[in-house]
Amino acid sequence: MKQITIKDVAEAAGVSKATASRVLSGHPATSQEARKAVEAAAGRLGFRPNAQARSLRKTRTQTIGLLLPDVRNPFFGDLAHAVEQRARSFGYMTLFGNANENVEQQDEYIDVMLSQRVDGVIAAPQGDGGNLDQLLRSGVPVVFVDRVLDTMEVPSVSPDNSTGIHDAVKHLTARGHRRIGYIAGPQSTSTGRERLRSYKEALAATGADTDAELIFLGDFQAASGAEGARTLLDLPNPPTALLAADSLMSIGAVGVCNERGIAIGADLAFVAHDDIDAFNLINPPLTVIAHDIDAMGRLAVDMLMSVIGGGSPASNTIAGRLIVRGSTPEFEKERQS
Amino acid sequence: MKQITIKDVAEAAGVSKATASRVLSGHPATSQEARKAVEAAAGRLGFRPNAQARSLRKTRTQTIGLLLPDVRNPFFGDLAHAVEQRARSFGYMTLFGNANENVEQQDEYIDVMLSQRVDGVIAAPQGDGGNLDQLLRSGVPVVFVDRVLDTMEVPSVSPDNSTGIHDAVKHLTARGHRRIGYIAGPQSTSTGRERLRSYKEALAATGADTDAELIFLGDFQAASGAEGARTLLDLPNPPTALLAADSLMSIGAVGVCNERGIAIGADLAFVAHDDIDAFNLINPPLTVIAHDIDAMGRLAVDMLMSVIGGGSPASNTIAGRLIVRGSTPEFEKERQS
DNA sequence: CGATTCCATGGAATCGATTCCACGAGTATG
DNA sequence: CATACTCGTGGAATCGATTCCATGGAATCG
Repeated sequence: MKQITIKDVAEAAGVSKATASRVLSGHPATSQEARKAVEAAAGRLGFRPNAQARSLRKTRTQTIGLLLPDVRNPFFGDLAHAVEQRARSFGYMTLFGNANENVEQQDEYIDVMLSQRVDGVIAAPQGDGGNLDQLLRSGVPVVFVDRVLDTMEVPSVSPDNSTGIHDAVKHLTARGHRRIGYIAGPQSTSTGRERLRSYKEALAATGADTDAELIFLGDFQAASGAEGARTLLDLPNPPTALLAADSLMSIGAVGVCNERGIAIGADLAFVAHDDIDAFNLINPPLTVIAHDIDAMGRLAVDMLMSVIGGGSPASNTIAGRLIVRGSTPEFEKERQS
Repeated sequence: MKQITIKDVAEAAGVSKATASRVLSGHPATSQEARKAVEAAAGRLGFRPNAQARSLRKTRTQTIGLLLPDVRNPFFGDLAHAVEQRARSFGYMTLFGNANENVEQQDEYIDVMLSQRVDGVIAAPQGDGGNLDQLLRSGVPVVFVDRVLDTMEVPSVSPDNSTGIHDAVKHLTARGHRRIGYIAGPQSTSTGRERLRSYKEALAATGADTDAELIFLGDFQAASGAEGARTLLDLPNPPTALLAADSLMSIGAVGVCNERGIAIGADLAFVAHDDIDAFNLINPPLTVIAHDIDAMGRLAVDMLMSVIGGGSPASNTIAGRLIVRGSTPEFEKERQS
């Protein structure tokens, strides 16, 4: 199957390659007839410009890279969707890289993206060093999303990891909870670290119990949420409320409660992160700390466009807010005695 | 920021561009010294070959396109992950295109993928005609996944849309259900059509009620699942069991039951499609019709590699099996009276 | 020992689109 | 009426890597 090139179009239209190119890329200096002839020929032949050749000559590829830890995580799925739609509206393609929560795969994708000469990268980075350094030193515009690296000065859009958690802890203590278990995210990510810090601060501020055993360190995956729930519920003096640092771990933790016949909203209060569709499944509905994921994605793209255009946008945080639902009722003191 | 090219590497190593290229692409006819010098220079300079230039000269891009209706659908999220990981193992990048359940966006992405000269495309197509025709006529290897188009002769890997549904209906009737509501997928997709047909066949085979009003046509999105549940439950003679054609519509439908205080597994039997993680949230656990999504993704990639290699693999179906859990208990006849 | 093969190598062509430059025709200006 | 200017156009250079082809030196064979 021979690909048709601009040369074929030019010949069919009876003009030169240069003129054909000018018509097809909307250059103003073209005559009415040339335009008509070339457009007709291109349509008739089904001409489709070779993006490789074009990108080689121009230095732009109209492509951005999006580097995420895992698309199967609903949070990142939604984020990917938001980024992709926004990028599309700017005429950019999105090249997804799924690091699979794995630094080596992340390095590999950074490599590919640099080779593909993407015009910019939006990344939720994990670890530091490796090819991440090279990416930043390469001069390719980069915006971090959801997670940041303290060691690197890069514009970012990240969730507010403080307000929501403070509000959640305040809410729980106001309802009589003193033992609030926390299923934390990995401490190798800024989001994991900040949320854990906020939880500790909030405990201190409200006077709730601060035993170290109330904290379980997970990895943002469902299995670790399940393990966390088991560990915390098996404590000699178990928590009466659980707070989980992301949606997948919440899914795992709720699954364990279901297995054990622990009724969320009655036997145990539960606060999750992220207000994802799937939480519709649970009854009573979950109290969550929600961030506007769509806004995060859009903002990340807008900032990247600004960087590509030579700007240096300031970093942003996306507000987190507590949405109180049925999973965090009043705690009945008498259960303890 | 000047990009370093193979010319720079060649000069630094004291050899010609041709030799440098040979060393870097592992051509056998290279001397020990040349190899050492070039590799050292490439490493020192941090050389990263320009993928555009390479693809232009070779005719291969080592990239496949993956065209899906919506990554936010857990089914397609899992599928995307499976495809991407498998493609990676063959040394291929995956270019995602999110059609957003929208034929125009699908057309746009087909356009981009053809321009990018992807080596092959894996697609879950919607509608027919449009650029889909052009894609197939272009000679680019294509494999359909999850959905097929009858009008087009293309290797595909699709779920078995019959066995699981027959088993589910048999299971429900055996437990005393005669009125089984069905929330169908869009009839513009083969999966939607086949599952509806299987449902009708199964009703006929088991002697369950076959009122047309027991069928609600949804669109594979959560909102339509909710609407379907409302419509069916509001019937004068409502179903005692619900069957939904995908996971998102199940999420929507279950949400409505929760709102209305209808206890799934007690007041209403429920069978969902796809055994996704998020279903852990619900208690009692859902009876589902499950397909091995990972296997589907892997197989699609393997078949595409075969087509790229000049083969013409036969189409495959992935078995669907009923996994019985707590959401489909015995139906208590006396409730009806 | 002369003829042939083999191998590493560099120069040049190549992939397909864009763009610089030069040119001629037509129009406006002094 | 001559000069300057604009405008559409085609030829040729260009982007960066790969690959064909020719070359010279070393190795092999009769």
